[in-house]
Amino acid sequence: MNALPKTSSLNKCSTCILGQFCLPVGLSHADLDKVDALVKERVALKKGGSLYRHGDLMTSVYSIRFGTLKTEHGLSDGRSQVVGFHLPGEILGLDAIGDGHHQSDAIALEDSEACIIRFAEFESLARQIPALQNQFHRILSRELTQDQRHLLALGSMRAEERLAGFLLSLSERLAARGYTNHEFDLRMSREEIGSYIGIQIETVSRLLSRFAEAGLIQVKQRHVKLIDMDGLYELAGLSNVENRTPLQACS
Amino acid sequence: MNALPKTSSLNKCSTCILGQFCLPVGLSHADLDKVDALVKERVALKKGGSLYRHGDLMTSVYSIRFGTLKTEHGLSDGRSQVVGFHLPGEILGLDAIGDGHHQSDAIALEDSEACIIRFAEFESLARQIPALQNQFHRILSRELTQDQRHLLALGSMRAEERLAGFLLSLSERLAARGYTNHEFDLRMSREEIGSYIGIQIETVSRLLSRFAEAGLIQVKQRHVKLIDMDGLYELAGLSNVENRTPLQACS
DNA sequence: CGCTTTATTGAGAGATATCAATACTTGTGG
DNA sequence: CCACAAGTATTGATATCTCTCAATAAAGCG
Repeated sequence: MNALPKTSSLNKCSTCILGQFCLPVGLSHADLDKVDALVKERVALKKGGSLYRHGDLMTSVYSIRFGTLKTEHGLSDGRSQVVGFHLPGEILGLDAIGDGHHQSDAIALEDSEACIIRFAEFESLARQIPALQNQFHRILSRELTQDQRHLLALGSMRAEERLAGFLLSLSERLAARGYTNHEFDLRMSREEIGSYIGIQIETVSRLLSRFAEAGLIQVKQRHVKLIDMDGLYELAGLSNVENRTPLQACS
Repeated sequence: MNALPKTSSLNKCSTCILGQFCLPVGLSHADLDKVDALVKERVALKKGGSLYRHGDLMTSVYSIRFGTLKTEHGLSDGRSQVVGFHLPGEILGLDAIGDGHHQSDAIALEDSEACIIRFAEFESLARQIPALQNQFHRILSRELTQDQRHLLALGSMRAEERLAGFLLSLSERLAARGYTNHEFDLRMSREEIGSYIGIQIETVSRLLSRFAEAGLIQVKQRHVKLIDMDGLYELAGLSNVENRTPLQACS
C-alpha cells in the first residue's frame, strides 16, 4: 500500500487555509511565491497507507494537507508504540534530519494528503528567508515541547489523567483548526489511543465508560462528546483546583 | 543560586574538543572563526544552580562546556519530572524557540559551565553558513528522536527494562565522549533517575540491588560498574545488534 | 449475511507504589 | 576533628493500579 505521488498546481501554499499552522507564517507575498515554487508535489494516502517507514532514506519532510496520521516506533521484540497523532498543517518527518533516515512509521488513519517539502531545497530557501527559517525552528521546537509534555504524562500521571489529557489536547488541536472543540470523531482505535498514552486497550475502554458514567463525556463508538470540560481538566491535573475526588470504579 | 555570567577569550569553539557533538561540525576554518565571534560568553554554574527556569524569556540557547545538567518539567499540583540529563557538547534551551520562553528548568547536577549562544545572532549566522544551519537542524532532529525513544521506554517497557536502558544509554553517551563505558559515577540521585524513567525511588533502589545480585553490575553509592553488558542489553530489550548503537547510520 | 476486526466487561494476577523503619552519607558548626 | 542534623539510600510489608486472560457484544467489510 504505497504512496502515490501526484502534482497539483491548483493547491498552493498561498491559498491554503492551513498556513497559520504550517511553514508560511509571516511571509511576504513574494516569499510565499518562492515557497509555492518549492512545494509542488503532494502525496495521496489511503487509510492504512504509509507516508514513510522506519529506515527509509529521507529526502523530504511533509506537511499534512488533510487527514490524520499516526507515527509509530517499534521495538525489536515486536512491541511498538504510537508516539504521535498528526493533524492538518503539521510537519512530519522532522526526526529524520538527524541521520538522513526516517526513525518511525507514518501511517494514515484515514484517507489523507501531504505536501512534499524537498528538504535540501527547503534549507536553501530558509537561508534566503529569515521568517521562514525562524518559523521552521519554532515548529521543531514546539515539537520538542510537545514530546516532553507527553513524557511528563507517561512518567508521572495515572491512566485516568492521561486519557483525560489526551481527549482535551485533541479537542484543543481540533478547535485551533476551526472544528467544534466539544464534539468530534476519533480517527484512531482504542488500541492506538492506549499505545499512545501507555495503557492497555481494556483500560482505555473501561476508563471511557467510567468517564461517561460520571457525566464527563458521551461516547458512541468513535464519536466523542465532551460534556464537562472543567471536570476533565481537573481530572487531567491541568486546572488550578488542586484536589478532586477520583472517580469510583463501577461494575 | 544564580548563574554568574563571565567572558573568556581563551576558550574558543575552534579549540574545543567537544566540537564533534556541538554546533561546529564540518565547518571551515573561516566559518569556525565566525562561530567563535558569536559564542563569546559563558555561564558558570554551581551544583544546584539553574541555567534557566520555566517561563524565563529566551534570548539564548546554551552548549554545555563541562558538567552535567538535568531539565525538568513541573505539573501544577507539585509533581515534576526530569525529562533529560545533559552532557558536555549538548545544546540546551531548544524547546524555548517555539514561544520565546523556556519550557523547563535546567539545573546543574554538579559544578558546570555553558556557552551562551545568542539565538537571533545565531540564526543570522546560520543563514550564511549552510553547514552550520544543517548541523543545527540535525541537533534539533536528534533531540526529537531521543525524546521519542524515551517515550517508547516510558510507554511500553517495564521498570527493569527502563533502568537497564538508562544505564546503557548513559554508558554509550559517556563512551562517545571518551570516558570508559563500563564504569562511571552517576551525577544524579536515585530520585532523579526514578523521575526520569517514571518509577519510584524505592523501585530504582531495589532494581539496582537486583542487578547487582544477578552479577550484571556493581554499585557503590553513585559509582556504577557495568559487569555484564550483554546481559544488560538483553534486559533492556535491545539485544539485537542493530539497536545497540543509536549513533550508527541506519541501514 | 456471515466473517473478521474492534470494543466492552468481568475476574484474577502481577508489577509497582505506598507506607514505614533503618542505615548510610554529607555537610555544618562547635 | 568530632558530633549532630539533614538529606539520601536501602529494605520490608502491604496496598493498589493496571495488566492479562477470557467471554461476549457490536461494528465494519466483503
